[in-house]
Amino acid sequence: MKVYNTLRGQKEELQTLVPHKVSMYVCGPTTYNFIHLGNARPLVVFDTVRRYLAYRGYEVTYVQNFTDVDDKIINRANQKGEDPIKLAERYINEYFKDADRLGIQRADVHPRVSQHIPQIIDAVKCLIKKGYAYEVDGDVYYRVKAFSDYGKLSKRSVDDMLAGARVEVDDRKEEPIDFALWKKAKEGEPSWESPWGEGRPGWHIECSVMSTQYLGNTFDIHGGGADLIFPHHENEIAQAEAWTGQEFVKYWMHNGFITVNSEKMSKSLGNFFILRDILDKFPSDVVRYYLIATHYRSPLDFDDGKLEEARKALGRLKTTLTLGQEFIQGQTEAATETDDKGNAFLSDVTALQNRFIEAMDDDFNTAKAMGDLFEMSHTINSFVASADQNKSTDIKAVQNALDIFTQLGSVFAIFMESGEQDQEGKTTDALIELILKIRKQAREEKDFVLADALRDRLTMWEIKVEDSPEGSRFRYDQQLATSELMEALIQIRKDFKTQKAYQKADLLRDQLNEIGIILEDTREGVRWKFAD
RNA sequence: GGGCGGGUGGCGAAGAGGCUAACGCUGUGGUCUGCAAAAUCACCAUUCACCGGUUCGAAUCCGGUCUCGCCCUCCA
Repeated sequence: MKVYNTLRGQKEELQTLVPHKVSMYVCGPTTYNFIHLGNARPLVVFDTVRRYLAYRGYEVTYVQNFTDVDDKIINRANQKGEDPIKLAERYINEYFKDADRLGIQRADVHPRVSQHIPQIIDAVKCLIKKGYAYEVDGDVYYRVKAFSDYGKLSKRSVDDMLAGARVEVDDRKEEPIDFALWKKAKEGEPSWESPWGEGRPGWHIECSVMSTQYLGNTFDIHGGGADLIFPHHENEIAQAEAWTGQEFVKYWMHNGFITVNSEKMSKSLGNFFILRDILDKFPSDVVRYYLIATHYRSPLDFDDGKLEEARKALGRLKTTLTLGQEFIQGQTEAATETDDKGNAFLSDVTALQNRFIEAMDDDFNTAKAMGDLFEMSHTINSFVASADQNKSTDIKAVQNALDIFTQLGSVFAIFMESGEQDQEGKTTDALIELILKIRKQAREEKDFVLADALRDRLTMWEIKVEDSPEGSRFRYDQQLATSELMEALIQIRKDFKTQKAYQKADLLRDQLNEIGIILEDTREGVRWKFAD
C-alpha cells in the first residue's frame, strides 16, 4: 500500500510503527462559525482514508482536535459579548451536527486546546530548557534557527524566508520568523496562569502537544489541508522533534483545495459555501460522492452543477442496489452454491473488487476506484437482467455480488440509508403512493391522458416514476413538503369533479382520510389539515 | 521573486514508457415500454497546451515555451 508523503514529495510504501495498526491525527477546525464546504473536504477525505485502512484490516486510532482558543474566536466572542470558550463550545456542537450528517465517523479522541493547558505549558518549559525557545516580556517564542531541520516539510530554507521579509517585524523577537508558543494575556481574552505570567498558547503548539499525548512521540499519519503545510505543520515538526528528539510523523498527507471559478474557496475571499446549506439541498452521500470522485490531492472546482452531476452518477450506482435487492426479494431459498454461469459472473465481480483495492492501495485513488465501482454496477445489472428469479443459484450469485458491491460502497459511505424517516416523510411517501394508485387505475382503464398527466405532475416535483411489470416505483432525492403534494392532489380531485367523476373524487377523499388528512370543501376552495 | 502542483473529448476526471486513452455527465441510435422512465446494447478524443529531443515505441521520460492554480500572511 502506497501513500504520498509530503515530507519527501513522493509515494511511499506504508509501513506502520506497529503492524496492522495505524495512528493518525488530523487538524480539526477552529470553531468560531459553521463549517464550509472547504472544511468538509479533509473531513471526508480522511474519513475515507480511515474507512479504507479499516477495510484493509488495520486497527486505526484517529485523533482530531478542536482549536477552541484563538484570535478569531476571541474577536467574534467580543463582538457578541459572549464568553470565547462558550462560543467555541457552541460551534463544536454545531460541527458535530454537520459531521454526523455527512457520515463522518467520530474520532477516538477529540481533544481541545482549553483542556490541555498544563501539558502545553510543560512543553513550552521543556523547549525553553533545551534552548529552542525564549521568553520576552511574558511572550514565549520558538527559536527557529536552533532547529536545523526547519523547512524540511514545506521545502524552504530559513535564509530565503528571512530574505523574503514578508513577516511582521517585531523587535522583541530574535528573528522575524520566530513564532509564538505562548502569548501574554491581553484585556478581554481568556488566559491561564503560567511561569511567564497570565497568557494563552500560540496556535501551533496545541497540535504537537495533543497529537503526541494521544498517539505517542512518533505516529504514523498526520493529515490536513495543503494550506497548513506552512507554517502550521512545519512548526509542529519543529516543536515536537525539538522536545522529544524523535521523528514526529512518518507520513504527512495533504488534501487539495476546493475552488470556486478556479479561485480558492476561503473565508478571507468570502466565496465560501456553508456546508449545512448544501446539505439542505443535496443528500449527504451525494456530497460525499462529489468530494471523493476526484483524487484528494487535486484541486476540486465547485458549483451547483457539479453536485447535480454527482447526484445523477450516484443514482446509477444506487439503481444497481435497488435492482439487485428487488431480484433477491421474496426468494427465501438461495442455494448454497452457484452454478457455472454464476461463477463466471462472480469472478468478474471479484476481478473488479481487486481493481478497486489496487486503486485504493495506490495513494487512495478514489477516482479510479469509483470507476471500478461503475463497471461493477454494469456487470451486476446485466447479470440481473438475464438471470432467472426462479433459479436459486442465480439468487445466490446476485446475493454474493451485492455483498461485495455494498461493502465497497461502505468504504466510501455513499450508500447511506435515508435514516429514520420523520412523520412528514412518511406522509409524503403515503401521498405519492396514493397518486400512483390513482394512476394505476387510470392505466388499467386505458385513460393514458390522466396517467401521463399524473406522472408529469410528479415529475414536476422531481419525483421519478418507473413502471415495470411488477408495478410502479418512485424515487425522489429532495425533501418534499407535504403541502406541495397536497396541492397536486387537490387539483387532481378538482379535475375529477370537473369531469363529474364524483365516485373517484369521493374515493380520493376517503383515501386521504386513511392517511390522516382531512379535506374540507369550502366556498373558497379546498382546505386540508392533519387529523389529530 | 522563491517553492509546490497542474494543462487529457462538449463538460468532469483516471491513466505516468508498449493492450481498443478507464469511468461519470451530456448527446445519438437500437432493445424493452401504451408512451415514458429505469435497465440494456452500440456509437461519440488517430489524440493528451505548444515546440524540440531521448527511444524500436512517449499523453506518460528530458529540455524549452506558453498558460492556470496554490503556498511564502489567519485560512481545510
